[in-house]
Amino acid sequence: MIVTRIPPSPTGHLHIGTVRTALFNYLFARHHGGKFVFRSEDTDRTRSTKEFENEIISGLQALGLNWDNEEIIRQSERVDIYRRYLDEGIGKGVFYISKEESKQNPGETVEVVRLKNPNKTITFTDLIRGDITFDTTELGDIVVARSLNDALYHLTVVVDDFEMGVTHVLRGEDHISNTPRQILIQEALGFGRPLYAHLPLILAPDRSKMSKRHGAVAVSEYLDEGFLPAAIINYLALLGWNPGTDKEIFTLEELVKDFDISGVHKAGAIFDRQKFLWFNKQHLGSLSDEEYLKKVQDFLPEKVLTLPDFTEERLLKLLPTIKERTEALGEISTAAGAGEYDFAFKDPDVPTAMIRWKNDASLEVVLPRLQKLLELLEKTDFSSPDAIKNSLWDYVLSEGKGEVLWPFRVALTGLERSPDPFTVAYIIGPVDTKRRIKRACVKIKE
RNA sequence: GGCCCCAUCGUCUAUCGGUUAGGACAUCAGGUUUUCAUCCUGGAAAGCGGGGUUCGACUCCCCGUGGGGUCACCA
Repeated sequence: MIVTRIPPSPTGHLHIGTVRTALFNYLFARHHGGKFVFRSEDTDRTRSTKEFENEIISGLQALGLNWDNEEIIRQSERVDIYRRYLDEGIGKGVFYISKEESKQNPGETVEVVRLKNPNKTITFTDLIRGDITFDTTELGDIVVARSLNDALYHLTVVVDDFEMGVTHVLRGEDHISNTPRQILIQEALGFGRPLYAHLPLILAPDRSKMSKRHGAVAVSEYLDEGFLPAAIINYLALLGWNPGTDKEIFTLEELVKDFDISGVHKAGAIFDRQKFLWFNKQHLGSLSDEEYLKKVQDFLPEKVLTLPDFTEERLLKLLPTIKERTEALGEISTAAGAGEYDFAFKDPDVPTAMIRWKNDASLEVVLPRLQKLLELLEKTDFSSPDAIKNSLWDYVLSEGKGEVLWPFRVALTGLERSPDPFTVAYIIGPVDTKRRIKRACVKIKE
């Protein structure tokens, strides 16, 4: 049975790279019907916090990457276990206690535990890169514990993976050089060796490892910006993995079904926000109206909600318009905040000069056209933008599209750029449509 | 610097010895119902260099070059 794991260290926010590693471990385990385990690597008491651990746990769960262990495994709660292996190793002579000056607290003498390095060549097979060989001589006698009750990373990882029956270690490429050290410890303790697969790194635009200085790396930041969990999962999966087909939009379930480690790349991949946004828009597009409405409501600023003609019915009608203009939900806050959607909920303040179509010689020629529209609108079916268009279209064509449509649209929105007048008329309904046109007419006469 | 990993359009990638080197994002041009957005159509855009191996290399090997990772009593 295949067992994979995600062992984050709760010393920072949930990093996008952690999610990618978790995702691949999850996909690999699920695809093969195996187990996926979560483990909190909080041996560094000074840097680890409960808050970060909670954020990482809830973040991973929010993305749908659920693990099989019911209780959270914490290394801080396993000191007795590490102690046992430390004693055992010392007993066998593969570890030894070394009295030396503390590097943590200079001046103080401590008894650290070191591994007796056999100084050999180690070759391990990486599922993605093939055989990798290291000469461990240069590693020296690795410190495996600060003291018998204070085991360090390499020891805890090896012991935990062994105890948890981890069969496959999929982790970032930055761990390649840690592998020979961990193998040395495994061999010293007589453990078997799991299979390794080192994933390509997620890179910043300058091709270096993605980090805070390159912008957002915390998943929470992307969630706050209005990226959907499904889009995050989808984009991250395709950064460094390819299904072998042209298919790009995947749900987590589909990824589980199609995932194959042989499709994982060797080279690092640059995180491209543009493409990420595109993925997000695709997933946004597959949301139902009800789901999308809920999301929109989360991002709409208060000042829009309190506009005089605001109703949920109108918001519902405005949804398709918002949808086609939004890649990340946060843009809704920005756009709505800038008044781009005010036309749906309040009469606009129309700048008189804007009403004139660029091809028209004067403002006055617009007046009869708007009056004609008013007349046609009396017997117009407002049940859809298309219905409105159909009832006006003959007239529009006879008079000239821009000649009618531009003033029509400006009368309804007061905006240089906006959705088309049929859509706007549909959203605001017959009463407001006619009122706004009349108001424009009044302005022209002034 | 030592050690290790990597190398196809600007970016993500397909190709697993024989292709007009394909797709997607971005970009450019044109089109659709006026503006914006959407959508549609089309275009431009790539095998790091040098040696081999082979009838034939983007593909296999070697050497360069370039990029990256890592060198803790952090994980």
